Amino acid sequence: MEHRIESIKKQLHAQSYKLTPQREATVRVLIEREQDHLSAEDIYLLVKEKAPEIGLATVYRTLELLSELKIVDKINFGDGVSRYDLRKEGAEHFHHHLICIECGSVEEIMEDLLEDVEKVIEKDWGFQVKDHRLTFHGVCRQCQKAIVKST
Amino acid sequence: MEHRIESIKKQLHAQSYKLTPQREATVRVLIEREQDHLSAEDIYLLVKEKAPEIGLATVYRTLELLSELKIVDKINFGDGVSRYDLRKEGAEHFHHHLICIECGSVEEIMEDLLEDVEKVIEKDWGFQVKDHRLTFHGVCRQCQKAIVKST
DNA sequence: AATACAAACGATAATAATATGCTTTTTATA
DNA sequence: TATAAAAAGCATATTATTATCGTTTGTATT
Repeated sequence: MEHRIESIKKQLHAQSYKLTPQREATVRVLIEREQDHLSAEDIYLLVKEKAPEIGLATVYRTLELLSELKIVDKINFGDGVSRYDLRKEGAEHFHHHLICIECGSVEEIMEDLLEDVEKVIEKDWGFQVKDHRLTFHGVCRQCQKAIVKST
Repeated sequence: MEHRIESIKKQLHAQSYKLTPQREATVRVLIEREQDHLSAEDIYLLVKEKAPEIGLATVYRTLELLSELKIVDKINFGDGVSRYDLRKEGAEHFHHHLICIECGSVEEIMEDLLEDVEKVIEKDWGFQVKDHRLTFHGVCRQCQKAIVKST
């Protein structure tokens, strides 16, 4: 944890931004809840527990900044709110998501499954890939079981 | 064109929805501008040319309905507005997009490049894939040339 | 330590996209 | 054609996000 905070601090300093207490509190929430896909509002409420005086605008500004620096990825699952997802340290690409259409759960996949596909894109379309977004919609393991049982 | 309208009409009727004149006008715009990725507002303005009395709420409701029936796909490129993209007839999966980070152009890829990846997901994660969203961010052919020239 | 300056903050107003409630109109069917 | 249900239209509410503004904080310099 402390190590990651340090690392993020360095990334900010490299662009001459500071890791203020508010920003640090926000980053801590993101690290603690790394598995989740929190909205700005969610994050705001959680940060408030640590730093009650923080304002919503600051959280938005911080997330925007972290997003620009590619420390977090801003994602959209189509429910009208942006969600923020911490990048793995040193990860070059955005990770993938499995969204269950039954229960709404979101699972993360860290492996990069797209290497071959990206080669095809570069070769056949002449498109130089910098990043990607990949989401699968379907039925998770648990819901598959539940469906079998209920029928 | 007429054939596709007919086909969509059938799909609506199958779920006991009607193809009203407003809905038809909306669908016609979507067919005509199939290559584009129009926002609800864009669509509203275009439909108004055909059917000036239509209301914005109706367009939203129609798009929502078409989206539920998988006739259109609602996509989000991260610019704060939802965009609507007609599915190819009989297409099981959503097509892919190449977004250029230089010029903002959006290119569509109809081929399904994810068959192998989906097999891995089903096998290794036990996740039953129903659909996917895949977007690549990078530099398109034109912008690559432009960059080379300018340096 | 006092001063000056810029960065960042918190509260709140503004904006924009989308959703909703209510009334009227249209449509399919008897 | 009468009728009931579905959908449209309009106005307005809601919600997420962004912008504004006056204040505070931290840092550098004297």
